[in-house]
Amino acid sequence: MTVFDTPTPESNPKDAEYLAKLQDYYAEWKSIPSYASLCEVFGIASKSWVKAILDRLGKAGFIERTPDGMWIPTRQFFARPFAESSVQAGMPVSVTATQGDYFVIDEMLIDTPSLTTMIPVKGDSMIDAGIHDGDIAVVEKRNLANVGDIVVAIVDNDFTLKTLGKEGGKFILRPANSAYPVIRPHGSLEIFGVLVGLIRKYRK
Amino acid sequence: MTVFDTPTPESNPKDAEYLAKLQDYYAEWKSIPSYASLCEVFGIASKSWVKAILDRLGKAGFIERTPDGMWIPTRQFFARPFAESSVQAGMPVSVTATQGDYFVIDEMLIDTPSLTTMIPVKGDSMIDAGIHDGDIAVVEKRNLANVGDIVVAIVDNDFTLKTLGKEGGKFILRPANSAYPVIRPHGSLEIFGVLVGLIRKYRK
DNA sequence: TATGGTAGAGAACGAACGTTCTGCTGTCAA
DNA sequence: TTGACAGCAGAACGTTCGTTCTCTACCATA
Repeated sequence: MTVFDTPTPESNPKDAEYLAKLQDYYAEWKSIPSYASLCEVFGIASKSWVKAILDRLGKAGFIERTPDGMWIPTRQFFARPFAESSVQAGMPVSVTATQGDYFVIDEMLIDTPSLTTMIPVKGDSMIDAGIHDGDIAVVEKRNLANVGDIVVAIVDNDFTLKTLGKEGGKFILRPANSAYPVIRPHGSLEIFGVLVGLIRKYRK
Repeated sequence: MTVFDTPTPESNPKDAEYLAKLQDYYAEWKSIPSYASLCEVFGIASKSWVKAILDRLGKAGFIERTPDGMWIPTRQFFARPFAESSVQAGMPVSVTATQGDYFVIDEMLIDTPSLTTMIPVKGDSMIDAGIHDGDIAVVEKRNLANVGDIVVAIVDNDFTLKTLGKEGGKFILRPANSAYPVIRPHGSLEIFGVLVGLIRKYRK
């Protein structure tokens, strides 16, 4: 069953091993070191062979070079594979074995680092929207939002996470939990940002 | 209101500017280049001054050096700030203005890249656990799990996401939706991995 | 007017780096 | 049994890198 295999350079099992070592190194150090250091990482003694390996990994699309010759990782380098028809959170169904798209972790967050902030959620007023206490809300800072968006609004100088709604020409903030009341701001409504993502960590 | 400001080297506004440039560069190239290249990035002409800047950023904890002298980013380099008492997904409460912990995006995923995979969730059998159709399950591949863990199990050669339970000495798979039946595997239960994280993207 | 700190410029130098080239194994098919 | 190729080792070399050191321009303060 190879559905979940990490993408590898085709037709070269050794290179896949070197790629894994490079990925693990990068995960720890967040950079690609010199050929001399890579000799240790790969467990070989020859700088020229390191270069040959990196050239092949480059050709396979896992790394590339900056204009001044430095090796840097590509999106494919960070990819984690998808099973196309995925986990069925219902009754089990067949999983097709073709690899689909890749999901790149930094896609969501690193794109606009200066506009993105992360905020831990407290309370359960949005629980019916699948947003739990302790979840991390990924928020893009901007003051425009559409009705139906989940927004971080500033109400009475405090932050709150709610769905933006409209009622009789006025904006309102709707919780996703019937135990909580709808917020009807007196005066104008200040939007801090819009929810663009959600992250949850389960204790290991 | 400065609750959400990006962390900066204290007492040096210029360094904060250089840090931002370095962060933007890193976001694009995923590496820290040579001093000569950093001259262009920073817009200055002197390598020695670049070194002085990096030394200060290093002292401030945003970058550090590998054993062989290479500059690499630290956790703080990637940090997005937190408001300490966070978004209240209930009634708004006061947000204290002190900066708390930082959340680093790749913390959850890049740690053990060779063991981690991401799987899109289909269906709503785990909806009471806040896991929706279309969410991305972050799964650590291993075949040991504890009762109570949410696991990706292989049942009849198919993958399914359920809570691991025990009933009369036998392992069972419990959905988080009363409309779905408990799965009682005949024979042994094969665990593919354990859910360690969840990612949801909202359409922009 | 003198002083001291900040923000850089620029040269010099040895060490490290990437590149290229040649050579050496083991393996496997012809 | 030969030869071809994959998988390295190791030396040589010119370039680039990081480091250190000296010097300068520009404030602000005393």
